[in-house]
Amino acid sequence: MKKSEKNIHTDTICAVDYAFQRIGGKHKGRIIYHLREGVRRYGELRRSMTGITPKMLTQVLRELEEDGLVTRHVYLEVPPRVEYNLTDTGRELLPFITLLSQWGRKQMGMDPQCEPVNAGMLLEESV
Amino acid sequence: MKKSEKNIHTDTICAVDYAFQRIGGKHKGRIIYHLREGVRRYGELRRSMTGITPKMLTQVLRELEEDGLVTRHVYLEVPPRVEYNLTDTGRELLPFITLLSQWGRKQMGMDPQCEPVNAGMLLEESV
DNA sequence: CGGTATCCCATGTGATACTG
DNA sequence: CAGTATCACATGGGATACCG
Repeated sequence: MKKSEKNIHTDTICAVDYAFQRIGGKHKGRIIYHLREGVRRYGELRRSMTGITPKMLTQVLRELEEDGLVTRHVYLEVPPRVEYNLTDTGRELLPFITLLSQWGRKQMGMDPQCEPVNAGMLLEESV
Repeated sequence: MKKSEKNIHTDTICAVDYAFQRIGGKHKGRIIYHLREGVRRYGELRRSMTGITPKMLTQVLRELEEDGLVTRHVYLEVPPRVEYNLTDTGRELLPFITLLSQWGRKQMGMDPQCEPVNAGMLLEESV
Protein backbone atom coordinates (compact mmCIF):
# COMPACT_ATOMS: atom_id res chain seq x y z
CA MET A 1 0.00 0.00 0.00
CA LYS A 2 2.95 2.33 -0.29
CA LYS A 3 1.88 5.54 -1.90
CA SER A 4 5.34 6.81 -2.62
CA GLU A 5 5.88 4.47 -5.53
CA LYS A 6 6.63 5.76 -8.99
CA ASN A 7 3.70 6.48 -11.21
CA ILE A 8 3.30 2.83 -11.90
CA HIS A 9 -0.25 1.75 -11.45
CA THR A 10 0.20 -0.82 -8.73
CA ASP A 11 -1.90 0.25 -5.84
CA THR A 12 -4.97 1.43 -7.64
CA ILE A 13 -8.28 0.23 -6.40
CA CYS A 14 -10.68 1.41 -9.03
CA ALA A 15 -10.69 -0.39 -12.36
CA VAL A 16 -11.74 2.71 -14.24
CA ASP A 17 -9.00 4.68 -12.63
CA TYR A 18 -6.53 1.95 -13.34
CA ALA A 19 -7.51 1.79 -16.97
CA PHE A 20 -7.22 5.52 -17.37
CA GLN A 21 -3.73 5.38 -16.03
CA ARG A 22 -2.84 3.04 -18.83
CA ILE A 23 -4.56 4.74 -21.71
CA GLY A 24 -4.83 8.27 -20.41
CA GLY A 25 -2.61 11.10 -21.46
CA LYS A 26 -3.01 13.23 -24.48
CA HIS A 27 -2.00 10.82 -27.21
CA LYS A 28 -2.24 7.22 -26.07
CA GLY A 29 -5.77 6.58 -27.21
CA ARG A 30 -5.08 8.06 -30.60
CA ILE A 31 -1.96 5.98 -31.10
CA ILE A 32 -3.76 2.79 -30.21
CA TYR A 33 -6.48 3.77 -32.63
CA HIS A 34 -3.96 4.29 -35.39
CA LEU A 35 -2.59 0.83 -34.84
CA ARG A 36 -6.03 -0.73 -35.14
CA GLU A 37 -5.40 -2.27 -38.53
CA GLY A 38 -2.04 -3.72 -37.64
CA VAL A 39 1.61 -2.92 -38.14
CA ARG A 40 2.63 0.68 -38.65
CA ARG A 41 6.06 2.16 -39.11
CA TYR A 42 7.24 5.06 -37.04
CA GLY A 43 7.13 7.45 -39.97
CA GLU A 44 3.65 6.33 -40.94
CA LEU A 45 2.39 7.12 -37.49
CA ARG A 46 4.16 10.43 -37.47
CA ARG A 47 2.66 11.44 -40.77
CA SER A 48 -0.84 10.32 -39.94
CA MET A 49 -0.99 11.97 -36.56
CA THR A 50 -1.15 15.72 -36.59
CA GLY A 51 -0.17 17.77 -33.60
CA ILE A 52 2.35 15.46 -32.05
CA THR A 53 6.08 16.03 -32.00
CA PRO A 54 8.53 13.20 -32.73
CA LYS A 55 9.68 13.40 -29.16
CA MET A 56 6.21 12.84 -27.80
CA LEU A 57 5.43 10.13 -30.30
CA THR A 58 8.54 8.22 -29.32
CA GLN A 59 7.96 8.78 -25.65
CA VAL A 60 4.37 7.61 -25.69
CA LEU A 61 5.19 4.60 -27.85
CA ARG A 62 7.83 3.59 -25.34
CA GLU A 63 5.39 3.95 -22.50
CA LEU A 64 2.87 1.83 -24.32
CA GLU A 65 5.54 -0.76 -25.03
CA GLU A 66 6.74 -0.84 -21.46
CA ASP A 67 3.14 -1.19 -20.45
CA GLY A 68 2.57 -4.21 -22.64
CA LEU A 69 0.06 -2.63 -24.99
CA VAL A 70 2.30 -2.19 -28.00
CA THR A 71 5.15 -4.12 -29.55
CA ARG A 72 8.21 -2.58 -31.15
CA HIS A 73 10.14 -4.44 -33.79
CA VAL A 74 13.46 -3.07 -34.98
CA TYR A 75 14.83 -4.28 -38.30
CA LEU A 76 18.59 -4.03 -38.56
CA GLU A 77 18.66 -2.56 -42.00
CA VAL A 78 19.81 0.54 -43.74
CA PRO A 79 17.80 2.69 -43.79
CA PRO A 80 16.44 1.69 -40.41
CA ARG A 81 12.94 0.36 -40.08
CA VAL A 82 10.90 0.11 -36.92
CA GLU A 83 7.44 -1.34 -36.80
CA TYR A 84 4.85 -0.99 -34.11
CA ASN A 85 1.85 -3.13 -33.45
CA LEU A 86 -0.69 -3.82 -30.74
CA THR A 87 -0.27 -6.67 -28.31
CA ASP A 88 -3.25 -8.88 -27.56
CA THR A 89 -3.92 -6.86 -24.47
CA GLY A 90 -3.70 -3.65 -26.43
CA ARG A 91 -5.99 -5.06 -29.04
CA GLU A 92 -8.59 -5.78 -26.41
CA LEU A 93 -8.93 -2.06 -26.02
CA LEU A 94 -10.07 -1.54 -29.58
CA PRO A 95 -13.79 -2.14 -29.01
CA PHE A 96 -13.75 0.53 -26.43
CA ILE A 97 -11.68 2.98 -28.45
CA THR A 98 -14.11 2.39 -31.28
CA LEU A 99 -17.07 3.19 -29.07
CA LEU A 100 -15.34 6.31 -27.91
CA SER A 101 -14.57 7.31 -31.43
CA GLN A 102 -18.18 6.87 -32.47
CA TRP A 103 -19.35 8.92 -29.54
CA GLY A 104 -16.84 11.61 -30.41
CA ARG A 105 -17.87 11.67 -34.02
CA LYS A 106 -21.50 11.94 -33.07
CA GLN A 107 -20.74 14.80 -30.73
CA MET A 108 -18.77 16.54 -33.42
CA GLY A 109 -21.77 16.40 -35.66
CA MET A 110 -20.28 13.84 -37.99
CA ASP A 111 -21.69 10.57 -39.09
CA PRO A 112 -21.16 8.06 -36.32
CA GLN A 113 -22.20 5.24 -38.60
CA CYS A 114 -19.07 5.36 -40.69
CA GLU A 115 -17.22 2.47 -39.22
CA PRO A 116 -13.72 3.27 -38.10
CA VAL A 117 -12.32 -0.17 -38.66
CA ASN A 118 -12.70 -0.50 -42.38
CA ALA A 119 -13.67 2.96 -43.45
CA GLY A 120 -11.03 4.67 -45.43
CA MET A 121 -11.93 7.96 -47.06
CA LEU A 122 -12.62 10.15 -44.12
CA LEU A 123 -10.32 8.45 -41.72
CA GLU A 124 -7.06 8.50 -43.56
CA GLU A 125 -7.27 12.22 -43.62
CA SER A 126 -8.76 13.43 -40.45
CA VAL A 127 -8.36 10.81 -37.78
CA MET B 1 -7.99 27.18 -36.99
CA LYS B 2 -6.71 29.42 -34.24
CA LYS B 3 -4.59 27.41 -31.91
CA SER B 4 -4.47 30.01 -29.21
CA GLU B 5 -7.97 29.32 -28.00
CA LYS B 6 -8.66 28.21 -24.48
CA ASN B 7 -8.61 24.52 -23.79
CA ILE B 8 -11.98 24.18 -25.37
CA HIS B 9 -12.07 21.39 -27.85
CA THR B 10 -13.21 23.22 -30.91
CA ASP B 11 -10.62 22.64 -33.54
CA THR B 12 -9.94 18.99 -33.01
CA ILE B 13 -9.95 16.76 -36.03
CA CYS B 14 -9.67 13.31 -34.53
CA ALA B 15 -12.75 11.91 -32.85
CA VAL B 16 -10.71 9.85 -30.42
CA ASP B 17 -8.66 12.84 -29.50
CA TYR B 18 -11.77 14.93 -29.15
CA ALA B 19 -13.40 12.39 -26.88
CA PHE B 20 -10.33 12.16 -24.70
CA GLN B 21 -10.38 15.87 -24.24
CA ARG B 22 -13.85 15.56 -22.78
CA ILE B 23 -13.38 12.57 -20.56
CA GLY B 24 -9.63 12.64 -20.03
CA GLY B 25 -7.94 13.84 -16.92
CA LYS B 26 -7.32 11.94 -13.77
CA HIS B 27 -10.82 11.77 -12.36
CA LYS B 28 -13.44 12.36 -15.02
CA GLY B 29 -14.00 8.77 -15.99
CA ARG B 30 -14.31 7.71 -12.41
CA ILE B 31 -16.83 10.41 -11.61
CA ILE B 32 -18.97 9.49 -14.59
CA TYR B 33 -18.78 5.90 -13.47
CA HIS B 34 -19.92 6.82 -10.00
CA LEU B 35 -22.94 8.55 -11.43
CA ARG B 36 -23.93 5.50 -13.45
CA GLU B 37 -26.89 4.65 -11.28
CA GLY B 38 -28.29 8.13 -11.13
CA VAL B 39 -28.35 11.08 -8.78
CA ARG B 40 -25.58 11.46 -6.27
CA ARG B 41 -25.00 14.16 -3.70
CA TYR B 42 -21.70 15.91 -3.42
CA GLY B 43 -20.91 14.29 -0.12
CA GLU B 44 -21.77 10.85 -1.42
CA LEU B 45 -19.34 11.25 -4.26
CA ARG B 46 -16.71 12.58 -1.95
CA ARG B 47 -17.03 9.66 0.40
CA SER B 48 -17.12 7.02 -2.28
CA MET B 49 -14.15 8.31 -4.19
CA THR B 50 -10.84 7.84 -2.49
CA GLY B 51 -7.81 9.88 -3.40
CA ILE B 52 -9.54 13.02 -4.57
CA THR B 53 -9.59 16.30 -2.68
CA PRO B 54 -12.77 18.36 -2.37
CA LYS B 55 -11.15 20.99 -4.51
CA MET B 56 -10.54 18.60 -7.36
CA LEU B 57 -13.93 16.98 -7.03
CA THR B 58 -15.64 20.34 -7.30
CA GLN B 59 -13.41 21.45 -10.12
CA VAL B 60 -13.93 18.34 -12.21
CA LEU B 61 -17.67 18.34 -11.58
CA ARG B 62 -17.84 21.92 -12.83
CA GLU B 63 -15.88 21.03 -15.91
CA LEU B 64 -18.19 18.14 -16.62
CA GLU B 65 -21.19 20.37 -16.09
CA GLU B 66 -19.85 23.10 -18.33
CA ASP B 67 -19.17 20.42 -20.86
CA GLY B 68 -22.72 19.14 -20.85
CA LEU B 69 -22.00 15.72 -19.43
CA VAL B 70 -23.28 16.28 -15.92
CA THR B 71 -26.12 18.25 -14.37
CA ARG B 72 -25.94 20.10 -11.08
CA HIS B 73 -29.05 20.75 -9.08
CA VAL B 74 -28.88 23.03 -6.05
CA TYR B 75 -31.67 22.84 -3.46
CA LEU B 76 -32.14 26.01 -1.52
CA GLU B 77 -32.42 24.38 1.87
CA VAL B 78 -30.60 24.36 5.15
CA PRO B 79 -28.45 22.39 5.32
CA PRO B 80 -27.61 22.82 1.64
CA ARG B 81 -28.06 19.98 -0.77
CA VAL B 82 -26.56 19.62 -4.21
CA GLU B 83 -27.26 16.72 -6.50
CA TYR B 84 -25.35 15.63 -9.54
CA ASN B 85 -26.48 13.45 -12.38
CA LEU B 86 -25.50 12.51 -15.89
CA THR B 87 -26.98 14.24 -18.90
CA ASP B 88 -28.15 12.14 -21.81
CA THR B 89 -24.88 12.78 -23.54
CA GLY B 90 -22.95 11.79 -20.46
CA ARG B 91 -25.04 8.71 -20.13
CA GLU B 92 -24.09 7.68 -23.63
CA LEU B 93 -20.56 7.26 -22.36
CA LEU B 94 -21.52 4.56 -19.90
CA PRO B 95 -21.20 1.60 -22.26
CA PHE B 96 -17.70 2.64 -22.99
CA ILE B 97 -16.78 3.30 -19.37
CA THR B 98 -18.19 -0.09 -18.55
CA LEU B 99 -16.05 -1.76 -21.17
CA LEU B 100 -13.05 0.06 -19.86
CA SER B 101 -13.84 -0.97 -16.36
CA GLN B 102 -14.13 -4.60 -17.37
CA TRP B 103 -10.85 -4.46 -19.19
CA GLY B 104 -9.24 -2.84 -16.18
CA ARG B 105 -10.63 -5.42 -13.82
CA LYS B 106 -9.41 -8.21 -16.01
CA GLN B 107 -5.97 -6.67 -16.18
CA MET B 108 -5.92 -6.32 -12.44
CA GLY B 109 -6.58 -10.01 -12.11
CA MET B 110 -10.10 -9.56 -10.85
CA ASP B 111 -13.27 -11.05 -12.15
CA PRO B 112 -14.32 -9.09 -15.21
CA GLN B 113 -17.67 -10.82 -15.25
CA CYS B 114 -18.96 -9.02 -12.24
CA GLU B 115 -21.18 -6.50 -13.89
CA PRO B 116 -20.55 -2.95 -12.84
CA VAL B 117 -24.07 -1.73 -13.37
CA ASN B 118 -25.94 -3.77 -10.83
CA ALA B 119 -23.18 -5.39 -8.87
CA GLY B 120 -22.96 -4.17 -5.35
CA MET B 121 -20.59 -5.92 -3.01
CA LEU B 122 -17.26 -5.33 -4.57
CA LEU B 123 -18.09 -2.04 -6.14
CA GLU B 124 -19.38 -0.05 -3.24
CA GLU B 125 -16.11 -0.55 -1.50
CA SER B 126 -13.38 -0.50 -4.02
CA VAL B 127 -14.49 1.39 -7.07
C1' DC C 1 -23.25 20.55 3.88
C1' DG C 2 -20.94 21.87 0.09
C1' DG C 3 -17.98 24.08 -1.08
C1' DT C 4 -13.50 28.30 -1.74
C1' DA C 5 -8.95 30.40 -1.33
C1' DT C 6 -4.21 30.15 -1.53
C1' DC C 7 -0.01 28.36 -2.36
C1' DC C 8 3.08 25.20 -4.50
C1' DC C 9 5.14 21.44 -6.88
C1' DA C 10 5.42 17.65 -10.30
C1' DT C 11 4.68 16.18 -14.77
C1' DG C 12 3.30 16.44 -19.16
C1' DT C 13 3.97 18.65 -23.26
C1' DG C 14 6.04 21.59 -26.72
C1' DA C 15 9.86 23.94 -29.75
C1' DT C 16 13.91 23.48 -31.72
C1' DA C 17 18.05 21.51 -33.09
C1' DC C 18 20.88 17.61 -33.79
C1' DT C 19 22.41 12.27 -34.81
C1' DG C 20 23.63 7.03 -35.79
C1' DC D 1 14.58 6.70 -41.25
C1' DA D 2 13.89 6.87 -36.66
C1' DG D 3 14.87 8.76 -33.45
C1' DT D 4 17.76 12.11 -29.10
C1' DA D 5 19.06 16.17 -26.52
C1' DT D 6 18.07 20.22 -24.30
C1' DC D 7 15.42 23.74 -22.58
C1' DA D 8 11.31 25.84 -21.25
C1' DC D 9 6.66 26.33 -19.78
C1' DA D 10 1.77 25.60 -18.86
C1' DT D 11 -1.41 23.07 -16.43
C1' DG D 12 -2.96 19.68 -13.55
C1' DG D 13 -3.18 18.31 -9.22
C1' DG D 14 -2.24 18.20 -4.08
C1' DA D 15 -2.12 20.19 0.94
C1' DT D 16 -4.08 22.97 3.98
C1' DA D 17 -7.07 26.22 5.84
C1' DC D 18 -11.20 28.70 5.78
C1' DC D 19 -16.38 30.23 4.49
C1' DG D 20 -21.79 30.94 3.79
